Amino acid sequence: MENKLLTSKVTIVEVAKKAQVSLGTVSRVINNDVHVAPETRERVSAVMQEMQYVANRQARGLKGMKTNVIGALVPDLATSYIGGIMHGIDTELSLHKFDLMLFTHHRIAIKEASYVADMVQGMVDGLLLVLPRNIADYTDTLTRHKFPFVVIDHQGSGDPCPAVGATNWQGGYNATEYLIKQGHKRIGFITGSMDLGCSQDRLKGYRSALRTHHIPEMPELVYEGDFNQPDGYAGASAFLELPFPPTAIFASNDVMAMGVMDAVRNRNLRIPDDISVVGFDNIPQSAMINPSLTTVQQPLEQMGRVATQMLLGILKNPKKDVNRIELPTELIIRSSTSAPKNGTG
Amino acid sequence: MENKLLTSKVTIVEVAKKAQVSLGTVSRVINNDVHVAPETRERVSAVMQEMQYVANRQARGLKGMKTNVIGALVPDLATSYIGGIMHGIDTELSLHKFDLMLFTHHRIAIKEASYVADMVQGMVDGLLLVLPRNIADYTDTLTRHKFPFVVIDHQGSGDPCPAVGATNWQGGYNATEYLIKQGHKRIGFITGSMDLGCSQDRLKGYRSALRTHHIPEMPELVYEGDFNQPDGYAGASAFLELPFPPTAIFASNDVMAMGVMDAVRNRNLRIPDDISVVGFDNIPQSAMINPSLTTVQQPLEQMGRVATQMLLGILKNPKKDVNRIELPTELIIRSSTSAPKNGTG
DNA sequence: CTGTTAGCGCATTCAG
DNA sequence: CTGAATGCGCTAACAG
Repeated sequence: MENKLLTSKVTIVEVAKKAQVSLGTVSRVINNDVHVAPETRERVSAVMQEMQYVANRQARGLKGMKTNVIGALVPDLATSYIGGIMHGIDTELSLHKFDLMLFTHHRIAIKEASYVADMVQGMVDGLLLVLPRNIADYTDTLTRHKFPFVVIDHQGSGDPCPAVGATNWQGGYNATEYLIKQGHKRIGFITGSMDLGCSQDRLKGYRSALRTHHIPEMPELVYEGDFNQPDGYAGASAFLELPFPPTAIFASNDVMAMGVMDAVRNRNLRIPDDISVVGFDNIPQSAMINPSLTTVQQPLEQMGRVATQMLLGILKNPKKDVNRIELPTELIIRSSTSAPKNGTG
Repeated sequence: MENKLLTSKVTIVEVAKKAQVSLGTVSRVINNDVHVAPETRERVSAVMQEMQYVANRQARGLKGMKTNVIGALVPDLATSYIGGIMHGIDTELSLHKFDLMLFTHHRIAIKEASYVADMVQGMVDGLLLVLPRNIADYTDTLTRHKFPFVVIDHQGSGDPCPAVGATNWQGGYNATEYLIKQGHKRIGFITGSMDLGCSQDRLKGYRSALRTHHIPEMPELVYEGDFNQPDGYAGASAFLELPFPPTAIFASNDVMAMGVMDAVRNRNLRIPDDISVVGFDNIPQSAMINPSLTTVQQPLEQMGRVATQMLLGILKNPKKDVNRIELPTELIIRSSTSAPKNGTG
């Protein structure tokens, strides 16, 4: 009653009537059933076209069919980091005529463990978990309910599950090693949120590189950040207060690296002459700022695409259990890094 | 058959059975119908809780009810511009327990005029059109189908329809006037995509300010861009080739302003001493770059929120036809602008 | 106040 | 190859 405003619906029945067939037949041509005379199929198709018939997805979903919608659970939408991943997801989805339903963490992380699966009841065929924080909450329920899902960018510390991530460890290692090879010996590191696997891995990569090159790790040269610009600023400021400040600072993401740059400049130090700065992510802005930022590129869009492909694959063939895929990161060398020019290094 | 993997469904019937009532009663407590004995309601609620019952939205939707999902049609997801708007939408939506379905232009802009309405058939209660290009295509059909929608950031040149935008004209005017008052007389302007209402309005604002202050408009000082960084670079380069180059450049968005800055620097000119630069949007990076960018802030998140509120309002009360709302832009003065220091101005 | 019933639009047997 | 009948889970109208 209240929805006189819904689009005037042309149902399978009306098509059937107009095409002089039963609704069963119409259903068959819709679903490309073989058992339809070519001539009949032709006629029905024509009528569907003419009447602008569109299948009602609710009804179809009710029958336990696929909805052709997949859900994505993301932390937020404000960062270009998520944007990159989403773009990949969207691209791949549209290739396969799937639609996207978006959920943000803040709404559901409340406490209900099984809420995800429930909420998603019949609404979506599968779920893409982007950068989940308390991953076990979801994966347990999801696995138990046998609900198809793929995790993006989270190194599961729990049970193995379908996931795609990036080689964060390698990225951290490579960037650090690059700095070392440039001649840096005191390298400050600003972490991301340590509850995220990727943050931990980047830190581990940093440490490994140090170890490999026989550089002792200084606790005062590791600052715990939270991926936000102020953390970068604060971390760099702390480093620069040190009796022996680092000659290079490696921030766990580009946004924090921007904060680092600010802090460095505010002390009238030059980049890279006095301090080299490295970021992580390769967000578009890192190429645009001055000096342009040396950083570790994450294949964000590709991660989105690959994860989507995996999920679609699982949907098609639930038995074949795929596992974790790691996409390579790549060190992008720009102009925020150089050999240390002052003797302190 | 293929979906043994769907979450094990506990239906209204099972709850009814366990609670020793009819399914009708269960439906009533779900929908907060008054005609239920408190004691009964209690018991049924308990059982629902215990069984982790969750309403099947498909079935509910089938009955022509609200789905509690609204759709957003966006051009893409990669820009922080869209991110800002989406954030507002999402925030407001979650306040009202609505979910979000996301569609991107590229998938549907193809050609089918009524595809939007059709696709959306029963899937969503309403539609948010973010920055639509060929707006008439949608609004016509949508209006004809009486499908609730709100347009975000598009000054309709066609029929009036519910919309929220920003005061682009005013923003263009204010920024230009600010430059004029700083002493600039030759001000280059780089437009956005001219098929977008906001781009046209910004240009008009620029022109009006010029006219108000009796500065003749030079055709060679208006460069048509497309909101991408290379356009800013190209536009600025063109300006700087001029016999009498401008002393200030106003780009229709921040991203192009970054391009402008690059071009200026590449000619060894200083910002703002030689050339002042102004952008539009106030994306996060504009505060982070060096020099920080003077720009016109758009209330992106608020636009998302207000539009969502409007849509939800329309959903509740279809008759009251709301109209266009314009949210104010604001000039943010930073360090990329100053009075012209060279005599050429 | 509560139980019963009729569809919503569609896929899917089962008969022809 | 096609038509008729059944039910997915739920709401709403109708009887008690």
